Formats: sequence, C-alpha cells, structure tokens
Amino acid sequence: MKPSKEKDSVMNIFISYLKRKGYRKTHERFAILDEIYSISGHFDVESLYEKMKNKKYAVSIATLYNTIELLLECGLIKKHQFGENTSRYEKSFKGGNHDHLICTACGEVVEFWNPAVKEIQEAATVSTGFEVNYHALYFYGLCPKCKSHK
Amino acid sequence: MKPSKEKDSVMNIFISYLKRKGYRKTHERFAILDEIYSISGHFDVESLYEKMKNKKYAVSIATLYNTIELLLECGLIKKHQFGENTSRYEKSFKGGNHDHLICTACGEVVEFWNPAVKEIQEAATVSTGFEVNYHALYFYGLCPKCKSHK
DNA sequence: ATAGCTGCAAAGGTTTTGCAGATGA
DNA sequence: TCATCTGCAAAACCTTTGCAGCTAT
Repeated sequence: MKPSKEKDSVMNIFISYLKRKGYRKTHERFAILDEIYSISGHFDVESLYEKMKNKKYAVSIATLYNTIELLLECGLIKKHQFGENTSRYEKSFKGGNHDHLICTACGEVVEFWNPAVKEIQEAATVSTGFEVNYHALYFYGLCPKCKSHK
Repeated sequence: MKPSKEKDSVMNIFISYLKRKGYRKTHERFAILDEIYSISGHFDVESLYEKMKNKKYAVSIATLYNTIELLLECGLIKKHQFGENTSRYEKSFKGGNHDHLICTACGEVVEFWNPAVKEIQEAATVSTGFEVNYHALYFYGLCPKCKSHK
C-alpha cells in the first residue's frame, strides 16, 4: 500500500471497527481493503478475486464476500446493483454522496454529484417518518457515444 | 380482467408494441400483463408465478421471464433491486416517477414522489451529455416502526 | 489455549438456455 | 404452413454455507 493520507484514514477506520466489534485483524482483511482502495471506480467480486489471485495474500471468494460484508457495515464501501444480476461495489471514503448515470446500451457508468438530493431526502423524511442513512440515485439512458450511434 | 380505462390503455400499449415488433399475441402474454396490473405494489417472479399457477392461463417461469423482458422494453413495468439478490418489479403506467424508501431493518418499502428529481436529472444531463430515459432513487434507512424499536 | 477466520467444495436460489411440441398469423 | 412461442428440465451464475484446519489474541 502506497502511503497516503486517505489510505491511512481508511485503515484506521477499519481497524477501530474491527476492534470495536472484537473481530480479528487478519492479513486477508487488510489485503482486501488495500486492493479495493487501489481500484478507481466500480468493481465486482469476480474481478476483485482475479486481481488478488496472484498477489501475496491471495484470498478465496468466500473470504471476499465475508470481508466485503464487514466493509459495507463500517461504511468503507458501497454496494450497487445497476440492473444486472451481479452486485458491484465501490469505495466510499470521502468524495462520497455521488450518484450514477448508467448507459443501457453499453453499460458505461458515469458519476455526478448534486446537493439537491439532500433536499429531496429531507422532504421524504418528513412525510414518511423514515430515518434515512444513505441513498442511491440512478439515471438510466444513453451515453454520448451510444446516443450518436443509434 | 375487470374493465377499466387504465387496463385498456395498458393493453393497447402492449398490443401495439407486439405488432410493431412482429411478436405474437399469445394468451400467456396477456394473462401475465393482466395479472401484473392487478397487483398493487411490488412483486417478484416467484410470487407472480404462485399467483398464476392455478389460474386459467398458468404459465411457466421461463415464460414469465420472457414476457417480463418484453414489458420492461415497452415501459409497462419497472425493475428494481432493493439490495437483495432477487429482482422486484412493479407496473409503471401513469402514477409513475415515484421513488422509494427502503427499511434496512424490516424490508418495508414506501413510495414517495418529488418533482425536484427532474431538475437533478436535467443538470446531470447537461453536464454529462447523457440522454436519460428513466431514473431510480432509493433512500435506505429505518421506517418509523423499526426506528422506535431500536 | 481457543474462539474466530480462511479455504475448499458443495449447496442454495435466481435467472437463462436448449430443445421438442404447440400455436398464432 | 411455418416461424415463433411455451414449458420442461438442465445449465449457468452469483452468493452462501458447512466444516476441517489454521491463526490472531
């Protein structure tokens, strides 16, 4: 892991989470977090497995799912289902709160960010009595490339 | 199918879609659309299958998936993946454009509607060059009941 | 020492596919 | 008639689980 402020913070969050829950600090767990935070953009379990397969702390699929569950719980990654049957994930430390445009033709995913989502959330909270922890907003359509090819 | 303006329109949309694509008008397809439009709220393939199992035009799972694909394509239903591994669907004729609050504790899904989503869509369209056809906005958190139990 | 973790392989659950027989156009 | 559709069962696919051996504490 290259030294960086972000990765340090992320590691600290994970470590205190593990400590708080009484979970063990294993090589595999740190290797997985490290690998995930070196990926820019989205990933699925299969591709993460492939990436780690030949590295020092190669892990099994079962351990990936196990650790991903922990990382979801402590908020270090987010889970998405962009309409396929495979779940996709992304890191969510800082720069969080962005949303996604998904091209229904080629599958490209582009991010955007708009603070107005918070206002909608506020309105929905008030009218329904929910306590909202996070959100996901997806726009589906054609990316510029596919738009021009049609 | 009980006579109703909505169901008539829906049928017409489906019929012209089938005609335009050169697809056949089969009993199964109409029975499925009819069944779906008699369901209020969300459903998954399994429950739809159970509902239709003992009726006149019982259909197989394979045919359900096939027809659901057609209905998605012509916009008469929408597909959701609320974080589970099962896809859920709902009709989308009129009254459309609503969004969802999902309780992460008990799984309850509540709908809300807010026109401001369109403005966010407009902004995202302009900045990315996408042509957006539809959206999905989910807020995850605790419903009033689970909030008070925690 | 020992409770918890990993890896393997098998199981589970959802969705897709291949093909023979049925059917709308 | 005949290309398409349905239903069945098998396959494919992603995810979860059980258990034996390993390891952090």
